[in-house]
Amino acid sequence: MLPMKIEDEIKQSAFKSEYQKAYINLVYTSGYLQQNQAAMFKPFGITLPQYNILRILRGQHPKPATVSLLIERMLDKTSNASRIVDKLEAKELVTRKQCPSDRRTVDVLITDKGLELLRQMDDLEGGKGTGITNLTEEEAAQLNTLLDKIRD
Amino acid sequence: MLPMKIEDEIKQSAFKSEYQKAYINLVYTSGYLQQNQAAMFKPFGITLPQYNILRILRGQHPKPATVSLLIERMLDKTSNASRIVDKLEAKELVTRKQCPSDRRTVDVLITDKGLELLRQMDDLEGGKGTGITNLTEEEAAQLNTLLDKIRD
DNA sequence: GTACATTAAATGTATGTACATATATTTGCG
DNA sequence: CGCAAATATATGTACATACATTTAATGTAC
Repeated sequence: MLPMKIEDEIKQSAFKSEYQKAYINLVYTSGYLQQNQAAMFKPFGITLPQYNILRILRGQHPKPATVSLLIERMLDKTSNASRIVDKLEAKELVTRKQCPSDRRTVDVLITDKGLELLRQMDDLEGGKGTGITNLTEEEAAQLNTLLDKIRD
Repeated sequence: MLPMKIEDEIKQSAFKSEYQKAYINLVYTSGYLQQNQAAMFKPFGITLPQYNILRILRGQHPKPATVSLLIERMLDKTSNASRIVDKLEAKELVTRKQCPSDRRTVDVLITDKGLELLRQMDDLEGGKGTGITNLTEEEAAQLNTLLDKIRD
């Protein structure tokens, strides 16, 4: 993608305020990064949400995780973990079985195949090649401070 | 939402780098803002993409816009403008008719009802109440600079 | 211990995204 | 002119999101 200011990108000449501009810029940039990452994911046959679930499961491994725990740790908490696990199960990247002690809950466990896939994908982590590395380390830290403040 | 650093929000204790942290922070914050805005939109009966299309149409008014122009100006260029226009047409917020001079193209025009809805929604613009205003004007400008650099 | 509330997960429905394909129209080249 | 390439829009399919509802199991109050 060519270097462009947000004004040029969306062909809106004037923003009402620096705030509105920052807001739109943030949403736009996030979409840009997500598309970028989705493209890098394609060769591996899983989507970003599926990848996020797998990473949580790897963090738990060899312990299983319940669906509730997955929802709790997901970036987007309102999404539907059950159906994402469906897809992962179909690809044999996780197993799912009813937990004996509380039969309402389900133990989700990453398989060896799932762990191996994550190993192959580890190089993608950290936003390498996504544009975030256009920043200096100091600028990245500055960005983190600003974003944390927005969510305060 | 309570004030939290990104580490606490997603319960991941250690990031590999300031870059990875910034990447995840950006995606997470953008999702947070979008959910926030979606909630503000709900009383008006339209979604964020539908709102974005309407704003572009207001910018063109009283000239019509083709679907191609909508796609070109949309924040997410790969999404499906045709079907979003379907929804807006069903709500009588836009009209659609074949353009006589080039019958491949379609003239999409915002209706009076659509303009009136946007007027009611104008207060929502600028990210007011979305957390972006937790920043000072100077910080917002700083954020804009950083984001533009990411997309360079 | 039965009845009611709570919790965990799955399912239903509408919307949007991503990408491939289809259909109609216009353009352009021989 | 006639036909292939390009263009504009629409449609099909798979996946994800958002939110409401359902189903089953557990906990709790009486």
